[in-house]
Amino acid sequence: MSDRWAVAATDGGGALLVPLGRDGRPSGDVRAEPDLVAAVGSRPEVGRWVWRSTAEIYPRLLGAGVRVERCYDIEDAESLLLGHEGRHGEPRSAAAAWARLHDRPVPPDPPQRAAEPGSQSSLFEPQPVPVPFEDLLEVYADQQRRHEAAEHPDRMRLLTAAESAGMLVAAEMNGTGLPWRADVHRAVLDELLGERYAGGGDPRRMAELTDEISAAFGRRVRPELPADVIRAFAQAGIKVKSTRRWELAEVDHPAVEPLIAYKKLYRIHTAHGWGWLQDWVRGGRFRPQYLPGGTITGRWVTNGGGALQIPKVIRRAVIADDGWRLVVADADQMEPRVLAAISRDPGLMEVAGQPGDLYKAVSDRAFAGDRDMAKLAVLGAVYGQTSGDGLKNLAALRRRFPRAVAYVDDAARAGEEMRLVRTWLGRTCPPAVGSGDDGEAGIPQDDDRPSAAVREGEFTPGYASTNARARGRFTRNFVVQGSAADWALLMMAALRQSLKAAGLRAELVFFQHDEVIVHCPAEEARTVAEAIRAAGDLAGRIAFGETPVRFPFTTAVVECYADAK
DNA sequence: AGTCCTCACCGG
DNA sequence: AACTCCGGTGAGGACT
Repeated sequence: MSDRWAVAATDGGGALLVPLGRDGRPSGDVRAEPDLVAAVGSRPEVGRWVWRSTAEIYPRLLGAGVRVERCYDIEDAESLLLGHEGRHGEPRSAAAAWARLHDRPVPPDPPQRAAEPGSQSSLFEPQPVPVPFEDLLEVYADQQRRHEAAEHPDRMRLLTAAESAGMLVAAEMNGTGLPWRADVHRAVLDELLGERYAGGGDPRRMAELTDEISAAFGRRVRPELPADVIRAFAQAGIKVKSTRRWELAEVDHPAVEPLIAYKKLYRIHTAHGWGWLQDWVRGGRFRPQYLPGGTITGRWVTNGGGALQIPKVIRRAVIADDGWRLVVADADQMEPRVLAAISRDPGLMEVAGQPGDLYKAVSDRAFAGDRDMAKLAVLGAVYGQTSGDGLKNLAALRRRFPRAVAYVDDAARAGEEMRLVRTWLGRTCPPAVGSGDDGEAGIPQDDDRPSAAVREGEFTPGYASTNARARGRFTRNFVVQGSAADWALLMMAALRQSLKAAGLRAELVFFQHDEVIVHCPAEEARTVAEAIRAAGDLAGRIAFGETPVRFPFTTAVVECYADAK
């Protein structure tokens, strides 16, 4: 009996299946069965299902009430392995992987489809490039070999397994949905924005603010158009470079206050207003389409719905069902803790192994008890702050925590020199490639055009180019944020397993970088909170091995999300 | 009509 | 005091 099976869907709802041996190759005959759901559902003893794409197959199983224990997503693994091998741009489909194995022409990946609001299908799935089952099995076996060639094979196996688990979590959360009270949301909108007029246009409160702004300028101004606002200020004799809130706040003019108020409402109106509610909330649930590993650092994104940017005021609409609760858990200072674990800086590990406020402990050691300064210094080190007080604080940080600062400095230098940079588990940041517009989004490129800073005369001769330094900031942050995403992925996988093993009715309903929400009957809340704490600990041990660093959570048991903080 | 870009905000 | 790192979102406007 094998505990690992490969499966592929066939036309008409059927399936091809085969047990796999330890070497990743089939250990029995391929069998064809007429019903995919029955084929998987009748084999609960299978420990891990190997398939081309979770997005393709798992929503169908979930729809029929079949959950699986673990899986291995071949195309997701292909993407991670290609990255690790420094081949980020190559097509990641299983068909492409097979073609590369056989020196055949490699088919390009299809473009991704746009999100369909409220869709029950979990992950947005590009049109698959068809691949025969035998070819798929060959690709899988070869991927096992490629794991062995990784810089740290054990970590690389952990990474692909964890992200596959993330795919399961994402699909299941999409099926479950985040409890969302449309009536409460509408009440919030009415209260903040005012009623809508039958004829369309801005709601009442926004229209009133537009009138106030126009009165202050003495002419009609459209506050949602930055160019119009800048013009209006210029006519009033005030030069502003932009209409960003922090810049306007410095200006002494009667239009400033209503302008800032308008911006806040405009944002809610356009991004989380009545239209959003109409599009994204069905049957009391909000179903964002999560995509694990959707960013270069491994953080998740959602495709539509803006689930990772829900404004605080709108969180009032997230309310548990009757008799149920939301367990909202936030990892405490995840980034400096992760930096301690990956750099093995003795001082920072000691600080991150103590209970209590990490920034306070850092400030006691290096900043004479000034917590704000300590926090700024730590974040500056992680974000690559290059000016102001940050530099002075960074020097103090370097004296007390030399290995931690050296770790991010090394990552920055590697980025500037176009070398590959990896997270702890082996997710790899691409070096900037090419010179046109075909590079990875977010990676500063070297190109022939001078950057804005260069044109403005800020270029520093004798030092790395502006773009190289931008890459350095990127990779400096990448090793910390990405390793934090590694940890979070393992934490979610562990939590999913333990909730299931405990036989609870609790369900994971939300995940946002360092925060998780579980929806559960009130009487399960204490057990769930403990499960979250244990999952964080376990993830720390699995990811980083023996380390004194702890990963505690701040946990709240609430009926309404807005009450969690 | 569709695509791409900028702006400014939201969240971590 | 300044707006550093990672993203998504819509509106408006310039362009093809």
